[in-house]
Amino acid sequence: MIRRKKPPTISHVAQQAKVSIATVSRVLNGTTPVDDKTAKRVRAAINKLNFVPRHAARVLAGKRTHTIGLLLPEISGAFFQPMLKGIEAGAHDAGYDLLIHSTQIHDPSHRPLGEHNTDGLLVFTNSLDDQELARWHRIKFPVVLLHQTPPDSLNIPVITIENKNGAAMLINHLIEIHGKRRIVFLRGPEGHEDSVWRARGYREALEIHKIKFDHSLIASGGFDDEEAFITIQQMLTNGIDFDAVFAGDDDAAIGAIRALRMAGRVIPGDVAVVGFDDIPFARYLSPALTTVRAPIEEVGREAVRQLARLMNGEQAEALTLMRTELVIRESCGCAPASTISNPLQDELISSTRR
Amino acid sequence: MIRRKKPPTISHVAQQAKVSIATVSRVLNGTTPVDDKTAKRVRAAINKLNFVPRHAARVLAGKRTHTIGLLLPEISGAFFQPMLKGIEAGAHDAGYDLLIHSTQIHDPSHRPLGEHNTDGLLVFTNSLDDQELARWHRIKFPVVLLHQTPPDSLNIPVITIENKNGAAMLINHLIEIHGKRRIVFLRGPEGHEDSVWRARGYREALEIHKIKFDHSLIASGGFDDEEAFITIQQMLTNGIDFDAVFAGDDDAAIGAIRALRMAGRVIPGDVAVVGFDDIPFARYLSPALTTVRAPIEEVGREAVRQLARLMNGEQAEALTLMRTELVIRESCGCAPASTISNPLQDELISSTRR
DNA sequence: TACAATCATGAAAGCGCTTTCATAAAAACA
DNA sequence: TGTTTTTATGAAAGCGCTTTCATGATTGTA
Repeated sequence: MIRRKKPPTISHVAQQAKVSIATVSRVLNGTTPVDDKTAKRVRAAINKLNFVPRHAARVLAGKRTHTIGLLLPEISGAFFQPMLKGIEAGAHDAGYDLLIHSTQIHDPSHRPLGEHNTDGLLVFTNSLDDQELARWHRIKFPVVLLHQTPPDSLNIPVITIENKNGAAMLINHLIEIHGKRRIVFLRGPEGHEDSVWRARGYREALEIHKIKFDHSLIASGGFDDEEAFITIQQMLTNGIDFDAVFAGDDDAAIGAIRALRMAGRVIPGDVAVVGFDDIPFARYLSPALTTVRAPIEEVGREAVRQLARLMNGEQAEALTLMRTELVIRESCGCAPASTISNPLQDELISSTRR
Repeated sequence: MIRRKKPPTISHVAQQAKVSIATVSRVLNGTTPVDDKTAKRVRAAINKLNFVPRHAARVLAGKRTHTIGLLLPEISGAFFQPMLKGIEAGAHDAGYDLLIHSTQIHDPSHRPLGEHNTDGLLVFTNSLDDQELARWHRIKFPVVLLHQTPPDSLNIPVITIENKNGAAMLINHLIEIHGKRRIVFLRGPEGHEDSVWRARGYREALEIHKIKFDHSLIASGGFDDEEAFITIQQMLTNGIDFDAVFAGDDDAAIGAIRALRMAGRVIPGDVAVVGFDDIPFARYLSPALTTVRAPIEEVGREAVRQLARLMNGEQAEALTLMRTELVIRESCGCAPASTISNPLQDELISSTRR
């Protein structure tokens, strides 16, 4: 064990300033007016002793932890950087600390985050079982979901993006502008809701254009570079015929492109490839990736904003759908450049069931 | 404020199990043997009441928070994803929670992280003033630095990578294999130590080959795509003559390439461009980026490992230098593929002054 | 000048745990 | 069977704060 000098406590400060601990607490929190002179004395004492209130004691005495928790399945893929950035910034703005837990090893008995150490929780898709979610809902513990609708139609706020619409825009473009008919769709990880909605967008776009849905064109890309690579290689080996790939997300698009190249296919000449998310690198791929821009960072910020409302006892939006926009670049077969946004949508569409 | 049913406390459990709270605490922590039958009763009560100990109370009563803090300047750039992943995983393995704070707004009076709410701290370069660091050192609070040597030669453990060597390998390659003589170096952000060491590697490599150092070839890239883009554009406008660019890091390399392309230069034909870090996308750029692989995720893991030793009262390595390796791809002018590691180094070089 | 109203401050009661110390019950020994 | 050792458990004292309640000092009003 470490032996270090005991840090000063509030009573040391009180002694030094010749006041009671109650008064120190008051100048610390500004809860009750304190005479200017005494306040000055107290502040001097705090500085002199280099006093920092112990977090645990405050939390225990008061009611709030001033901390929000973030539950993630894992930190990987280019997707998480902007999301984390947005959440961190949002937490900072709202005056909360951020406790992060990635639940790679899901041990239900050891609950790392919850009402005992946070004031509220941000839960990313796939990181938790519905039962725990239901429990929190029951005890009215503030929770906001990211990219995941609540189970059993519990009334838990959700922030997500226009996945279906985005995917449909992409597929429409592929069909209408480039005359593609056999478009592969690479699913995301099991249970990942973004993937489900993107699949729906895909199917709807096909239906509109009277293209028959073909099961053999659907496979798993895992929203992951490596997995997509392997999957596309297999499809190629199996002689499946296709003229375009909607990779599920940008990471998977990268893997798909790699596999296609390795097999000698030209992109977009032989096969068009499109992604989803518009990660920062999408534009630097060659050919530059046609994709859908998801306002990932803004999702994070907005999620914290909604959570803050919940934590203040206010109502939060049941559903916040962030707008996505088509980003046409080269990998679909278009000539370089230009960003086309979707004119049918508003900046933020809330409380509307998809 | 939110009104929710009060969560069960240890005394509710005690009542339910017909034991004292001391006994409940004992089965909770396994500190003292408890009779099997009673233990079973207690566990049943815990389950029935859905009891989770309140973190704040444990911390206040015991001495440890079971939390480590991470101090970052900001979460941006492709660099942070693997680093965070490594740190999160390391913390998880060591049984600690992770509290993240990015100090974009540096308010010295409000100390978000410290001895009052964590057992130890990971501090990334550029995120803190030396004074605070010195204070922690004085009170023997466990701190490990990432990519930054301690000020005033305080004895604080450091984890970083072989920056100088990596940069030198890169420049040597450019000179020896590709005959480059006028190599631009793009510095990182002010005060970023990685940048300082890379600059030294750059200069040493020049010296070895008797190439005179030219001030006009040094400029700021900020380890940032956009900043590098602007800088290179300016150098081009100013008519500065160069045949290669060492961009400081991979993000900056991307910006540099973009600026060069826009000016009609061919890469690597007219100008070779190399980066540093080997972020996941480096290989997918075109031309594929020649760079130095930094084991970023492993740095994060190792940092937590060292911090854990400190927190357990053990000694930690004063300096852990993680090995870097040259990754030759196309942007330097080489033909595709092949990874050349540096045979002069061991897996991990520790406690050796650079 | 007398009394009420206002204000600044202190005393003390928790918040929910861990841990020490004491004690009753059980086991071991003679 | 009586005495000592061991084991399981409870009572109670904090840990360092916030907050309520009471009180003495100050100001205002007539």
